[in-house]
Amino acid sequence: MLKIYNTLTRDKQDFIPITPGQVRMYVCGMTVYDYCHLGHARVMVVFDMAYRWLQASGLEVTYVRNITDIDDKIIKRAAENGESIHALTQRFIDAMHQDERALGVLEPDFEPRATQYVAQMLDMIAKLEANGLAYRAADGDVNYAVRKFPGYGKLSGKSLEDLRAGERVDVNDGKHDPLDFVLWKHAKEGEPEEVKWNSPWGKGRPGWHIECSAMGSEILGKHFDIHGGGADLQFPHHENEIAQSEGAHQCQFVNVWMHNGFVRVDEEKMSKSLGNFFTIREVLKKYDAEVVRFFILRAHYRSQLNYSDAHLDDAKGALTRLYTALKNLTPPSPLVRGGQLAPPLTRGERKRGVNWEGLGRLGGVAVNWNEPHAQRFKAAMDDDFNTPEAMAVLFDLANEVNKTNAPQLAAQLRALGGTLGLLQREATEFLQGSVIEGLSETQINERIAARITAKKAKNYAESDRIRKELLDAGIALEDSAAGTTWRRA
RNA sequence: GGCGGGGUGGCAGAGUGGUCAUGCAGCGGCCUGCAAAGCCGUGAACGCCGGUUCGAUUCCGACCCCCGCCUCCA
Repeated sequence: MLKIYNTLTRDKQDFIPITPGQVRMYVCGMTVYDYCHLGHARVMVVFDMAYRWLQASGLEVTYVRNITDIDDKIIKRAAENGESIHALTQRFIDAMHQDERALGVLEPDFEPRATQYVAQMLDMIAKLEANGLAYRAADGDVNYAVRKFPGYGKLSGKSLEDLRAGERVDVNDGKHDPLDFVLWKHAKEGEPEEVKWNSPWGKGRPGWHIECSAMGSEILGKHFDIHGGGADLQFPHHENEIAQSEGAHQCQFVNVWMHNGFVRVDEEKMSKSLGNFFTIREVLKKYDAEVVRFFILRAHYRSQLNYSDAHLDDAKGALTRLYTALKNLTPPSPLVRGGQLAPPLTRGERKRGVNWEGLGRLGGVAVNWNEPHAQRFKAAMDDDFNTPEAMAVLFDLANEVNKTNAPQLAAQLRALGGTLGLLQREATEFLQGSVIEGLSETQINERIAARITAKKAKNYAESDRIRKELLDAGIALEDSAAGTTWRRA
C-alpha cells in the first residue's frame, strides 16, 4: 500500500485514489522567461519519479504540469530583448523540453499554457465574484477577498493574524486587506497588446494564482488526487489556489499536497532572485545527465539537497558501481537511442500502446516482483517514495550480481533501475562516456594493443608506463581473463 | 516575531526502542606480474540536558544551533 506524506494534514497516509485505479495529478511547472536551473530539475525529476511509480503500481495516471507563459517577468524580459512574448516563451519552452529529455523526464499527459486558458480563468473569477469572494478595487484590479474565505491558511498552517503580524507588505493600492491577492490585473498604459485580454472587468491579464486553479479544474476536474510543486509554493501560491478553487466550486480541491525540498548552494537556497543558480544545461556540460538524475533521486524528495561538484562526483562514482555490475551481463533497453538516457515515450507512442505495462517495463525488461530485492525495493518506494532506501537495495543487488554473475539478477537490477528512470543504457556506453577529451577510441585501442605486446614480452615497465599515460589522460584500464577494457576514470 | 522542517560516522544520506542502511573515502586480506575492478573483513555516528524504559540515536520535555516560508521564486 502506497503511503504519501500530505502537506495539508502533515502526516503520511495511505493513498486512496478518488476514482479507483486512476490518479489525477497536477504539478506547478515553470515560468518560462529563462533557462531552467537545478531547482527546476529537481521538480521535474521528483514528480517524474512519482509519475513512474504510480504507474508502476498499476494506476492509470493523468499527469498535468502547466507552463506559465504570461507574467510580469516575461513581459519585462521580452521588452528588454526586444522580442515578442510568444517568441520568448516558445524559445524557453523548447529549451525546457530539451533539458527534460536529457534528464529522462517523461512528458506529462498535458502541458497546458496559461495563455490558452484565459477563458476558464475569467469564468472562475466570475464565480468567485458571484460567491462574494472577489471584488473590483479602485485601481481596476480584481482581487480575492481573503477574509471571506474561512479556510484560508489551512495548508501553510498560518492564520491571517500571524500573517499580518509578520507583514512586510507595501501600503496598497485599493486592496480591502493587505493580504488580498490579485485575480485580474487591469491593463496599463504602454503595455503591449499581446498581454491584454478582454474581460467583464476591462482589458487586462490574469494573476498568477488563478492560472493553476483554472487549468487544474479544467483538465482534471474540481476535485483531484495530487497537487505538487516546490516547497516555496506552499505559501502563498497553493494556499491561494485552495481559496480560489474551493471558493469557486464549493467542494474540496485536492486530496494530497506534495512539496519537494530545495536545491541549495553554499548553504543557501538556489533561486533566480538570489542569482546563485546553475542552469541544467551548464551542469550537463560537465556531468552526465543520468548522474544528475541519480544525484537528485539519491536524496529523499522532501529533504534539502546541497549541490556541489564534490557531491556530483560522488554520485558519479556510485552510479559507476551500478553500471559496472551490469557490464556485459544484460542488454540495454531497446528504447535507448543514440546513447541518450532512457528517453520519454511520446504521447503518440503511448497511444499506440507502447507503455510500461506495469512496473519496470520501461526498457522491455520486466521486474520479477517475487524476488526479495524487488520486494524490498517496492516497500521502500511505497513508503512515501523513499528513493534513497530503494537505491540501497539496488546496491545490495549489484553486490549479488558481482558475486554470482547471474544474468537474471543483472536483468532485475536493470529493471528496478528502470522504474526510477535509471540504468537503461548499455553499461560500457555509460562507463566510457560519450565525450573523451584528447584521445579517440582508436588511439586508446592502439595504446592498449601496445601495452598487451609489452606485457607479453614481460616488459612491465613499458606496460605500466602506457597504463599511467592513459590514466593521466582520464582513461582507466582494467585487465581481466577476458582481456583489457577501459573506462573513463 | 509567527508558521513549518531539520541537526546521524571523514563526506553524502536512509532508518530504527535492544545484531546490518547504502554510496564515496580509510584500513587489512583475496585476486593480479603490479594495478584497477570485484570479493571478504574492519574501524567510525546519532546537537546538548533531563525524563519514560530492563534498554533510546529512535518516545516525551526543556535548551542550543541550522534551514525554509511570511515579497517574485521549483
